[in-house]
This record gives sequence, C-alpha cells and structure tokens, in this order.
Amino acid sequence: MPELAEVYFHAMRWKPALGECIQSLESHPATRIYRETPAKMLETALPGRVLESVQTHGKQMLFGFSRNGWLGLHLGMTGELKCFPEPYARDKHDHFVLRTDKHVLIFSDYRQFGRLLWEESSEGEFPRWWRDLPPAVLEKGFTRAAVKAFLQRRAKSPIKAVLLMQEQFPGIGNWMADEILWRARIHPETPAGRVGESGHKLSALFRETLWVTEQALQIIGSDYSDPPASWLFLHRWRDGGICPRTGKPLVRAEVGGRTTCWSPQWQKWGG
DNA sequence: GAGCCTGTTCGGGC
DNA sequence: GGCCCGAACAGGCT
Repeated sequence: MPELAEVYFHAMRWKPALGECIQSLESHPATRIYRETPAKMLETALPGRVLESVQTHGKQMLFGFSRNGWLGLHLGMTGELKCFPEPYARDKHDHFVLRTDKHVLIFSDYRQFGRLLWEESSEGEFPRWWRDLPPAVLEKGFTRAAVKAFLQRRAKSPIKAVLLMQEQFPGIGNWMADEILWRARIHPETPAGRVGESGHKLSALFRETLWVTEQALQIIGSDYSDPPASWLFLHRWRDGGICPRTGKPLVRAEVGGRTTCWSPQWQKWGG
C-alpha cells in the first residue's frame, strides 16, 4: 500500500487515541520490524506515556508521546495501522499492539519490511533522524533547482529510478512515479540528465510531482478512495490496460528494477 | 507451484 | 569514493 498518501491515511488512523495514556504493549518480539528497536525497549518505554501528536513526512511516520518520547514508524511494503475500540482480538500479523483504556492501536505487517524506531529527545526538539529528513515535496525547500541538481548528479540513471530515491523525492513510490512521468509525458527510461537539461521537461516533472502529491493526499489521504479514471493509477496494475489519454494499450516492463507502466505514444524521450 | 509485489538495504563490481 | 545493479528480506495472492 504505502506511498505518501497511503502512509498519511494510516497515520491518521491512530488519531482517535490522541490524549490517551498507553497501558500496555504486546509484541511479536522476534519479527523483523524490531530489528532496529528491540520490543523489550518499547515495552519499557511506552506504558505510562500519553500519545500527543501524529504526523508524517513522505513515507515516514512520527508519533509524539509525553516526556519527549518519539515513535518512528515505516510501513515497508505491506504494513498497516489500525485502531479499534476494545475488545479486540489480536490478528496473526499484529506484531505491535498498544492498548489505552479506550483504544487498541495496531501495527500489522505480514512481510515485515516495516520498522519501528524509538528515540527520546531534548525538551522541545524533534528526534535527530526526523530533523535530518530532506524537504518534503510540498515544503518550500523542495525546489526546481534542487531537483535539477539531483537529476544531473544521477544523469545516467533512468528517470524512473531517480524519482524513487527518497533522499530527494520523499514519499514517491512506484505508482506515483509512473503517474508523474505519464502526466509530464516523459518516457521512464529517459536518462535523468536529459530531463534535467531540458527546461520544459524539468518544469513538467517538477509541476506534476507537486500536483500528483497534492491530489493523492486529498483523495487517497482523506478516505482511501481511488483517484478518478482519468488517472493512470487505475489502469497500470494489470497487463492489457488502456491509456486514458491516447486510448492505446499501455506497456509494462521493468525499468530501474521496478515494474513500470507507461503509454508509448504519449511519453517520449525527445524534447 | 511459480511468479509477482505500492520498499529499503547491503554487498560486489566497476 | 561514487554510482549502479542485483539479491535479500517474508508471506499472501493470482
């Protein structure tokens, strides 16, 4: 599921428990989600703390607790967050289950590519790793000039692979990258340097990155509904899809190590 | 049963 | 060192 809008949606699911005190943590301590932060540490740290804030940055989630405690969470490929009123019977892949007196907060992840991070900061500070994140797509620091410089540093890589690099495009994942390139009319195999040096391709890429991010957050981020059929999104998953712009078949192939979908008549190298 | 997968990290080769 | 690629992680689904 999780690219930036899906991540946002899942994070907001824990909001009903804001202001509530954690009573207990149940874990499956041997699962890989604890590879950076052992379950024991969380079992000691979390009970007795109040959940005070919920936010996301790209694919990263941050939950703030009383006494400057911060729980970072990444959903990996198959992670999801759930929140239920009691009573709740734990499911097989619920590796992390927090209980307050009213709610059960769950991090479930059957493939276990997700992870947890616990950090206590100085008063009034965000944790170090959070402060070090690159500017989010919709923040001021995400500029056309920064994108151009980044594309030129990765000049030989296909633009599709470069869009997936979280250090410049936090939160962009496989389907968003395809959607952005399709709207910008850029072929996914175009070398990034070539996009960077073409003023109008760079502008289109920058513009569509902002647009797809904004729209995805509004549509998927609010209630997990699908974008309209005018998006590539609905057509890219299976072989045999038709491009909403040209009415011709879409192509699916591996680019930059990931399954990529594009519309050959619509997305060109040139320009 | 085989192959696929909305993500990231690590190690090896150049 | 920088960059690039492939493999690995794990389990459900087609």
